[in-house]
Amino acid sequence: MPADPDRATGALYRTVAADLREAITTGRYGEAGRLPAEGALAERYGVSRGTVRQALALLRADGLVTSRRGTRRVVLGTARVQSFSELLSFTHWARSMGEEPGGRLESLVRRPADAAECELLRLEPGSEVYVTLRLRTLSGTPVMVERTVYPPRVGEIVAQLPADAVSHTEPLREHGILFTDADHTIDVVAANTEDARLLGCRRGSPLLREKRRTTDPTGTPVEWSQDRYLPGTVAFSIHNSLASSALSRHARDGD
Amino acid sequence: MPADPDRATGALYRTVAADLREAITTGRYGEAGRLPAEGALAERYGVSRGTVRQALALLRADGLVTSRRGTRRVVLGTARVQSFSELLSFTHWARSMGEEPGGRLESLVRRPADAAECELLRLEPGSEVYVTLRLRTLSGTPVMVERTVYPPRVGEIVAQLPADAVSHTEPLREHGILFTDADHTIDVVAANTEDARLLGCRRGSPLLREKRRTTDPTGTPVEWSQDRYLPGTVAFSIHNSLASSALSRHARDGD
DNA sequence: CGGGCCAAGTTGGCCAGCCAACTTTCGGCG
DNA sequence: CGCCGAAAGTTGGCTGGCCAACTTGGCCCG
Repeated sequence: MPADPDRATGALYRTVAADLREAITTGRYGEAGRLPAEGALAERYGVSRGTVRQALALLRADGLVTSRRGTRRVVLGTARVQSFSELLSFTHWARSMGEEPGGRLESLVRRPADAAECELLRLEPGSEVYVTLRLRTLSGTPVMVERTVYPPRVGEIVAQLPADAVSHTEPLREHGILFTDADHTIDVVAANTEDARLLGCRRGSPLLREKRRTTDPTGTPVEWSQDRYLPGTVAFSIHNSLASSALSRHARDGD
Repeated sequence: MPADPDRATGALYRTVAADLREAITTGRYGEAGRLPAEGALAERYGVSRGTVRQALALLRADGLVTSRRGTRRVVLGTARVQSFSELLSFTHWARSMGEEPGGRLESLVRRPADAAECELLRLEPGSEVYVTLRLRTLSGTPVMVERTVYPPRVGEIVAQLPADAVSHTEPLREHGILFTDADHTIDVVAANTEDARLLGCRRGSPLLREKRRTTDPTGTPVEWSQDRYLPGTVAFSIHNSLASSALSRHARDGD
């Protein structure tokens, strides 16, 4: 697997972006160095300036370079940024870090969706949903409890997976269920009795919670999940810039 | 104040984006409705298709619409997304939500930077830094402890602000210190004695921690901050999509 | 020596056009 | 009636060009 989000497709600007990203992260332009001008890059890669600008927009969004009118782009950092798929899939993420992910299905039930679930998954009132509870591990040690609600179309596939399936998103992709957009909310929550039992912590001890709603390319919700991480195992990292930002801080409005 | 990130500048595509955003959030195209074709929008606004595409890229980055080859864009959600400035400045954020922000400076010291701080703020070893400790409140109740390290250029200005200054970023902006790029890391931490005293919680109780490193347009670090929030007061919200993502999940590598 | 002005370099923004890839629709055909 | 293929509609990608806004550095002048 290429593990390079840019190189995957045949688009020219992604190839250029991948090449520049590699050059930057290996320090070819220095820690706070300046990139060549857009025109020079266009000539080097044999593409138009517009294509170079598309490539640079990707790097800017990742926080790798600045971009300011009148002066050349400056390298902001050489940190490696995970790709989208690594964020969506615990399995994919863990593997990309060299850790061995594991997952044990604790329960899977089919039941009528409540009002909130209908709203989130955009289902008719009274529709059924599939609810899974999974304990996720890294190299054998429990780190996260995952409670996921699937709409019927997706749940039917999940229900047929073996209980010890490490990844759920990969088999889903093979069935044509794609994950392309996600909204995440991150906060702190106290462990309930079930969390405590599964994660081996005390009831009431703090957990990092990620709520996630995922949609496919058509905008149809395919997943609604609540993940609860043991403190000290993971942190979430975001870059944003004036140019474009997708992160916001919310006042709590309940669960 | 316009409170609209798009409308601020004179760029055409931002005007178009602002108009479309407003139309979407007020439900003009429905909850999962389809947007007009790019060409139709171009004609409506009297701009080229390229400009419309720039506008739509902004909305896509905010998670408002999908975008897929072959079919019209679909409205993903009508949620209001905060702007970048609301994320960077506690004061600005609080005000945008109708809450009254407050801040009390607990201490401000000047001292030599340690190795980690030199690295983060890109300073010469042995440089001095300004360190502030502030208690931030919403409508009078404490919600966050903010520990910020400033490089000399910025700290000198901060040091001259009155102790009861609500906002630090606004006076800094007036002095020509701009905040344009930030990297955030979010995790959970236990309250230390000082946290507990200021926030009125028990020592060891969980806090939501945001570590933030901010740079100006030239890529020069201007701030390194650790904010610790009382649980239940704020949550962080992120949108990402396959097209472009700036969020990642990290394994913890210490502080 | 310092300050201000000017020119070169660079990115932001916008336009017009072209083709490819993909989705949806619709009509014909078995 | 259902399936399949063609056609229309739509977005993705790329080119080439133009001008404006801005930064930088050097030159000139006081």
